[in-house]
Amino acid sequence: MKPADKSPVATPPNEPRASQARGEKPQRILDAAIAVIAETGYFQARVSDIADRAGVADGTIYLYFKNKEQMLMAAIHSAFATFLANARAALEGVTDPRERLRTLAFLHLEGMGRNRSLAVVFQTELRQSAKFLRQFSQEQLIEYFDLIRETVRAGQRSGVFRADVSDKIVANCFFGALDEMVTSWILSERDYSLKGAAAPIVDLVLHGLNTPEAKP
Amino acid sequence: MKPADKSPVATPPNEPRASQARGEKPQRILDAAIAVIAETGYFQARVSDIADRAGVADGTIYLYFKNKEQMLMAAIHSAFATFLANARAALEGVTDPRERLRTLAFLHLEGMGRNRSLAVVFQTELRQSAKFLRQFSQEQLIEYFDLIRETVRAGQRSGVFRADVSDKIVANCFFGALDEMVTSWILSERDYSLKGAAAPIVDLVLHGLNTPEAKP
Amino acid sequence: MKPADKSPVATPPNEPRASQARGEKPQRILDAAIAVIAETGYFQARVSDIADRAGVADGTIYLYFKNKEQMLMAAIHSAFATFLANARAALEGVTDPRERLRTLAFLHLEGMGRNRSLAVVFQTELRQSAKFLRQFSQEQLIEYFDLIRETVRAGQRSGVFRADVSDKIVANCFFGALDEMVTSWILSERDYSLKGAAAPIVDLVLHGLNTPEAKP
Amino acid sequence: MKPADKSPVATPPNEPRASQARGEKPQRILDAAIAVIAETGYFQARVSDIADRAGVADGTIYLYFKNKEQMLMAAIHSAFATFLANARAALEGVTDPRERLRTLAFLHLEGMGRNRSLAVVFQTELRQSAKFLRQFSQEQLIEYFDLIRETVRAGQRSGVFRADVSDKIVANCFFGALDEMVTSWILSERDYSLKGAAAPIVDLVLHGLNTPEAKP
DNA sequence: AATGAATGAGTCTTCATTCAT
DNA sequence: GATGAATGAAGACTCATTCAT
Repeated sequence: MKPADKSPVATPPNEPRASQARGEKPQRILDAAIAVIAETGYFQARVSDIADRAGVADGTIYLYFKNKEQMLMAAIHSAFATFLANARAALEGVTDPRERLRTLAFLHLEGMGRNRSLAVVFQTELRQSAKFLRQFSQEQLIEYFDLIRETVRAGQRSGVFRADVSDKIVANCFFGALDEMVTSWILSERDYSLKGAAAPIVDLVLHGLNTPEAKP
Repeated sequence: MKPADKSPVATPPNEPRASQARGEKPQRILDAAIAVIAETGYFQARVSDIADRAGVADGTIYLYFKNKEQMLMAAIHSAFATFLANARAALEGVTDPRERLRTLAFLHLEGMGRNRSLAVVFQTELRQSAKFLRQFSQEQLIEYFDLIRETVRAGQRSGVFRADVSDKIVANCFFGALDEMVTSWILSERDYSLKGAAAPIVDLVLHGLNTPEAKP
Repeated sequence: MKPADKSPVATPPNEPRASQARGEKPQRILDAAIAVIAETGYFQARVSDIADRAGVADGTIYLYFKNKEQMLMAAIHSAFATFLANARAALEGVTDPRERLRTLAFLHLEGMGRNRSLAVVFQTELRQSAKFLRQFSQEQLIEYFDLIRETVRAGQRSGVFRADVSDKIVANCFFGALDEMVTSWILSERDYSLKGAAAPIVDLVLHGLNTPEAKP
Repeated sequence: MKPADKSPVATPPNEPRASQARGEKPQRILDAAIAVIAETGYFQARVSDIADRAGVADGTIYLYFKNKEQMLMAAIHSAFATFLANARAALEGVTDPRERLRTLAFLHLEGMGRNRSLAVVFQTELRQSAKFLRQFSQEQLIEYFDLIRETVRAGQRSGVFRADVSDKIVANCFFGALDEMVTSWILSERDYSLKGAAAPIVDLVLHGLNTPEAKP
C-alpha cells in the first residue's frame, strides 16, 4: 500500500546509514489500517487483516498500539492531520476571502479525490457512532471548521461578504456541500473528477454570500 | 423490504380490536432497533438488546426477520419511508419553488429535531460503510434527492432560479447544508432548536440561486 | 464425572415431572472444573476442556459464570462447602473433645481419600498464590480452623487438655499434620489408605495435649 | 539443575575482581525469579518481568536457561539448596534428638521469617500442581524429611522418644505443624515474629513423643 | 555475550442463530 | 406463534521464544 511494501528483497543489504526500517512499522500499520477500514468498514476491520496488509505479525501491532481501537483512532487522526497541514500550507499567502474559499474547496475535493480510501473512511467510517464522531469532531474537525469560519468572518469584515448571516451557518453550508459532494462521489460507480465540482460549489456559495451591491 | 413481505400468515384484514396485538410485534421490533442503534451504534447493537427493548424473546425476532442485518435494514428503511411520506404530504399543493425548498428544509430539520434517535441513526449509523450506505442511498435517498432536484429544475425553468448551475450541484449544497446542520446538532451538547436554522440556510441558498436580475 | 454423564440416552423421554436437567448444568460444570483442575492445574485448566468434560459448549459456561476465574472459584468454594457441611453433620452429638478431634481427623482424611481430584485441588491448586489462598482462607478455611480451635478450647476448659498451649498453635499442628499427610498421599504413587493415618496422628496430638496428671 | 551446568565457558577460576560481573547474571536472574514469583505467582510471572528486575534483556535469560520452566525450577532449587545447607550446618555437633528438633524448628521458622518472598514461594507457588510439586518433592523435600525422620528414629532408639509411632507420621506432624505456621504467617497481615512459634510447637510435639515414664 | 524487536501459537470471551419445548 | 437455553464460530490479545544485529 506504500512504497517498498514488505518484501525481503526491498531492503538493500548493504545500505550505509540505512535503517529506513526504523520507525517505519507504525506508519505502515496506520496506512494499512486506513486501507482496510476503507475496504471492509471500521467495525469489520480485523486486526489480522491490518497486520497482513502491513506485512507484520498480529502481535507487532500491540508493540505500538495499546489495542485495536486506539490503533484505528491513531490511523484516522494521522490521516486527517496530514490533510489539515496540507490545507494550511496551501492557504499560506492567500488573503482574499473568496480566493481562500476557492482554495479550500479545491483542496478538499482534490485531496479526497486523490485518495479514495481516505475519502471512504472520512465519509462513512468516521461517522459510525455519535460517540465516536463526537470525539473526533471535537478535536480535529473543529480546527477545519474554524479555518472556514475565520475566512468567512474576514470577508464579512472587509465587506466582500454580506454580514447578515452567521459565519457558522455559512461554514456549515460550505462544508456540507463539499462533504455531500464527496459522499456522492464515493457512492458513485462512475469515476468522474471530484475536483471539477469545486468551482460550481464555490460559485454558488459566493453568489449567496455576495453583498447586495457587489455584483461580481 | 417493505412491511408484510415476510409472514405467510398475513394480518387478518378485518379483525376488530384484538388486532392491536396481531402483527404489532414486528413494528415494536423495528422501533426498538432504531432506538438501540441510536444508543449504541449499528455494529454495537445486540440482537438481545433489541429483543429486550421490544419486549420479546431473542428468537422471536427470527420469526419476522431473516437475520440481524435484514432487521436493521428494515428498521432504517421503515423510518425513512415515514419521513419521506411526510415530506411528500407537506409539499402537496405548494407550487412556488422557493416555497417548496423552504418547506423541505423546515421538514428536514423539524423531523430530525423531533426524534433525536432517528437523527443519530441517519447522521452516523447510516454511514458505517460504503457498501451499506450505497445500498440505502440507491433506494431511498435518491428519491429524496429527486424531490429536491425537481424543485430546483422547476425553479430554473420558470426563471426564479438561475439556470447556469447544475441541479445536482444545487441539490448537493442544499441537502449537504441541512445534513451538516443536523450533524452539528446531534454532536452538540446544547439542546438548541434545530428547525430555527432552516430559514437562514434557505435564505443563503436562495440568495445563491437568484437570477442576477431577480432581487427578491 | 458424575452419574448420568451427558449422553442423550440418559434422559428418559417420558419422565413425568422430570426436568432432572433443570439446574443440573451449573453443577456439572463445577464438577468438571474440579476434575480438570486436578488433572492439569488451575492455571493450565482450559475453559474448553472443562466444557468438554461437562458435556456442554464453551459458551454455555458463560451463561452461568461471569468468567473463567469466577467459575473456578465457585468450583472450589462449592467443593469445600460440601466438605464443611459433612464435617459439621458428623460432629453433631459428639461432645467429648478427644472424640471430636478423632472424628475430624477421620473425616478429613476419609473425605480427601475418597475424592482424589478434590484432594489434589486442595493440596496444590488452592495454594497457587498468596493472593488467591488469602481470599479462600479468609472465608472458608477460617471456619474449619474455628471448628478445631473451639474443640481444643472446650477440652482445655474441661481439663482433659493441658491449658498451657495456645489453641491456635494446637489447631495449626493438628491441621498441619493432617494436611501434610494428604499432601504426601497425593504425591505418592502407591495407593495406600489415607484414613488409616487418622488414628496415629490423633494419638500423637492427644498425647501431646494430655494434662500431666491425665495418663490415658 | 545445579549451578554451572549450563555455560560452556565456565567462570574463570582466578579472576581477581572483575569476576563480580562474570557469571553474576545467572544468579541475578534466579534471585529476580524468586522475587517475581513471590509477588505475582508462578504462573503469572512473566519472563519480561524477571528480566526487568534482573536488569537484563529478555533474550539474555535464554543464554543461561533452556526455557521459562527450567529457569523457575532452577530458582526454587537453588533457594531450597541454600536453605538445606544452612540446616545441615546448624545441626553439626548437635546430638540430642530433642535439641535437634528444636534447632530444626527454629531454623525453619527463622529462615522463612527472614525472607518473606522465599516463604511465599515455598508455601504457595511451589504447590501449583501435583506434577510440579511431585518433581520437587522427590528431589529435595525428601532430603529434608529424611533429616527429620533420622532424628526421630535416633530418639526412638535411644529411648527418649516413644517407639510406638511411625517416624514417618511424626515427621509429617512436625513438618506439617511448622509448614502450617508459615502459611498462616504469610497470609496474616500482621507482622508478628515467626520464630517465636518454634518453642510451643516443639514443646507440643515433644510432649506427644514422650515415653510414658520420661517426664521431661 | 547481550540485546529487544518481532513473531505467532494459544485461549478466553462474545453474540448471532437455532430448536426443543 | 413464542420462548430462551444452548451452541460454536470468530477474533482480540498475551507472552514465551527467536534471531539479526
